[in-house]
Amino acid sequence: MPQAQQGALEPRKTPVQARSTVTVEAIAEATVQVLLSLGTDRLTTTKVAERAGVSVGTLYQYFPNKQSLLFAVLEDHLDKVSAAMEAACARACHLPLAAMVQQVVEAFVDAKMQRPDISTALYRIAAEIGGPALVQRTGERSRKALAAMLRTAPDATLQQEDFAIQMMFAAMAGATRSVLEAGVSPATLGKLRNHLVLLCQSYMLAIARPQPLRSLA
Amino acid sequence: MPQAQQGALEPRKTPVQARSTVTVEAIAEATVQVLLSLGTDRLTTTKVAERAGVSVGTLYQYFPNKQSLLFAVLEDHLDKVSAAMEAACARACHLPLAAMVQQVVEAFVDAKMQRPDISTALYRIAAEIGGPALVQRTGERSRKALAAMLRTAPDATLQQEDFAIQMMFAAMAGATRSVLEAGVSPATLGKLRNHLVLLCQSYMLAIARPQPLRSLA
Amino acid sequence: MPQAQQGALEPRKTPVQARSTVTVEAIAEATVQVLLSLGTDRLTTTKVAERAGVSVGTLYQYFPNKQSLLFAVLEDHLDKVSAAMEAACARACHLPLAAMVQQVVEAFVDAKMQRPDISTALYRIAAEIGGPALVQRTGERSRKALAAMLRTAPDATLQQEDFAIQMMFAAMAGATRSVLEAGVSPATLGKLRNHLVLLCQSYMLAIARPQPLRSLA
Amino acid sequence: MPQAQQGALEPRKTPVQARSTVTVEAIAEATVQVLLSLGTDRLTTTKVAERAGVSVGTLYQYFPNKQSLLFAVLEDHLDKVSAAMEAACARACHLPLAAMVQQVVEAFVDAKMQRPDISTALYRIAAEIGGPALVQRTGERSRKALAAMLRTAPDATLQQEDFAIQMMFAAMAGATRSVLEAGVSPATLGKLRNHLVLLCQSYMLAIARPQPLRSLA
DNA sequence: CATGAATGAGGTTTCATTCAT
DNA sequence: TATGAATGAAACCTCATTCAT
Repeated sequence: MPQAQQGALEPRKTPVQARSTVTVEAIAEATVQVLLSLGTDRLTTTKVAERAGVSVGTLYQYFPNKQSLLFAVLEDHLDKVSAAMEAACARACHLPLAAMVQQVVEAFVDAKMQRPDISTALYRIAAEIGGPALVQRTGERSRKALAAMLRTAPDATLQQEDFAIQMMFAAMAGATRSVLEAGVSPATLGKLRNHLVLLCQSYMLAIARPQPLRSLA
Repeated sequence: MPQAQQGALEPRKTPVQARSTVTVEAIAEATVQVLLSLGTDRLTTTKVAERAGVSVGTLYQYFPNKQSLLFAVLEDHLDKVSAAMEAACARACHLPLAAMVQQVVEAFVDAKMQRPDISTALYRIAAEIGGPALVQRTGERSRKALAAMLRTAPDATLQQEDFAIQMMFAAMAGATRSVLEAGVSPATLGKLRNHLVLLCQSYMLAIARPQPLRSLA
Repeated sequence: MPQAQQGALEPRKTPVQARSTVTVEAIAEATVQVLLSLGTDRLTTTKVAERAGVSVGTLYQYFPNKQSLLFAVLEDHLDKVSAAMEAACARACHLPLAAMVQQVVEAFVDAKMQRPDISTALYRIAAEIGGPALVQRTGERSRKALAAMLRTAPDATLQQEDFAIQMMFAAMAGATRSVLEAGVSPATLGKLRNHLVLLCQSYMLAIARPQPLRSLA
Repeated sequence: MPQAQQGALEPRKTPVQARSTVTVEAIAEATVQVLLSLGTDRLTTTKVAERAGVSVGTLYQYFPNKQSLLFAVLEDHLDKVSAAMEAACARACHLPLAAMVQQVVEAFVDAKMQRPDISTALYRIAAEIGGPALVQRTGERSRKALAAMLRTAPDATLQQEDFAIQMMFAAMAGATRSVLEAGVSPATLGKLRNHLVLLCQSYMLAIARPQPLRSLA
């Protein structure tokens, strides 16, 4: 993707007809497939189009450039995860802190594991193009939902709330990523879920109650 | 980097002479510079050579291909981090668990922050060139050192030790990455350090003592 | 326009209905607009159709290919200029030579300046799509009219008539083009008219009367 | 050449070694060849490189893009013509006006006819890219030289000098172009030279002596 | 050993044209 | 008849890598 970098990232044409929608989805799915089977640098627009069963020209009618294609796939995935997080936050309002955290962490892990292949594939491209920026931006949604939920906790008040949330989110995402990149076995997956819940709960409770755990203040 | 992928990753010639070492280091440093200023896809061997003040030909005398160049830089960085972790683990043996964790986490964060530019640059390439594999492999060193250290803790015994360590390591690395990619301010950095210590301590203590924190067992 | 070149240049369908005529004219006008705003190489059939308010398909119903579209616009313009020249020639018959030349030159300049935008736009495409050939062919009409007129001049007989006419025509067209491409200001325009008249008159009179002006015969 | 338009037009690398110079000249010559045999729109960088006996990569080492290639050839040609004009102007200083004009016009025609193929080929591209602008800019050189020369004429003073010179230049260039595009025969060529001299002389003398030739003042 | 000109496969993207609706 | 989605050949240009000097 040597030449892109500054191009528009927005889809060129919003598909309104049923046929078009199918085409766009086929292209997005093909992108993930190619990403997984060949890796980021060997992904070419031609190969994606082939795999999607359309011509390159068609691909370029919906995506102005290669970058926007990757971007769209990434955005879609992040949106789904964000939505799952928001739903979990809404459900968990007014529960005790530990229960809240459990709901949210499990929702996150489950959303990621819905399509572990996509998750893995996207880690490969997230670093490029608008990657980190988009991740930040989408993460913001989740963090807002988390904050709103946490303020309804009956049993605890957080200190340095904003940063703590960012921290928990980063730890959750980072740990999940690490496990996914190592290659998931269904067994590991269950453990990840449980431990991640534990990890986030401990951290949140530690923050909530100002009990100094650190030996060196 | 569409053509590499299968090439030898080992440096073509081990630099024994002083001159060569200087050259190799200049190339490695130039790689980081170019990575930071231009990004992954606009990094070319010619640009790296130019920035290093040598010709492309010379670059290819020390690195068999572009991939090996990136690989070497990544490996070097990971080695430094691993070494810092091992040293911290050695230093912290026999301390109470909380102190251990603090030592180790701070060592990790400090090692990463020694050259935040390199850390950031490398996140960009880690996904390519066998990145995750190398990260796993290098991480193994750290995890072994962690395990050895943790077994000397006077005040606690870990359950599911292996997985717990992997978990903590992943959370630590993931959170740090997240913060670095968001763009570090010195202020945030201090907070990151403190909170990461807290997060890892809470988790470890939770694992160590079989106190059920989870609301739904 | 790499693929055309050999295609039929005639409009695919002669517009007899009022609607069609309107459409064809809209397309022709749009062609000029796009030519002016985007330049030759960024003119695409799709853009022309868009600007004309029709679909590409419709455009292709009236013009068999891109070349014929440009060709038609060019031909139309040249026809208008030729017609203006012929009219002027008819009007100026039997006048003195200087007056003849004045009529004709002014008619030419005025015809060109009727739509300076079109003139300018067409210079850009004339070189492609059989341009020069068409220009020659259309010019022939003007040259014939000029010859017929000149033979009615009461006060002079031309030597090497054919070539002289070609010369005058070329000088007239060339000078006008040069001024148009430099960007016309209304002030310059007036000067151009006057000087061009003078230039052509002097030349014609010099040819007509065998007074040797050249120092080296 | 759909994508260029804004790119740098300067050669990418100035050839210093003998070998490189040969290469650059071969590419320039090949450009003219291809331009003549295939026309503007079927000229591709690949074909030029092939004809020059080098690879596309090599071509792009000396010319940053297709446009700059065409630009360079055009500029080179215009420079040669300008130089010939300047030399003629220098030679003709202090001669009578008619002799001056003869010298200059013949120098121009001869310069153009040195390589009529190049002249013809370039008319095809002059309209694109920086064409008209470059022509203006280079023409400026000639016009300055003409002005300096004309002021040394012992037998005449010009009125509206600047515009008159532009006019003569435009007529000269335009007429030559017209003849070249019609296809030159050696016979026509001689006639063109003589008539163009006559045309320019008559015009200049008409300007110089305020004798009103126009019937309608 | 170092240099950097040359190579050329291959990637991205455009756009004239068609044809099912 | 009009539409505009789809096509795919082909253009431009890059850049990892080599090798003669």
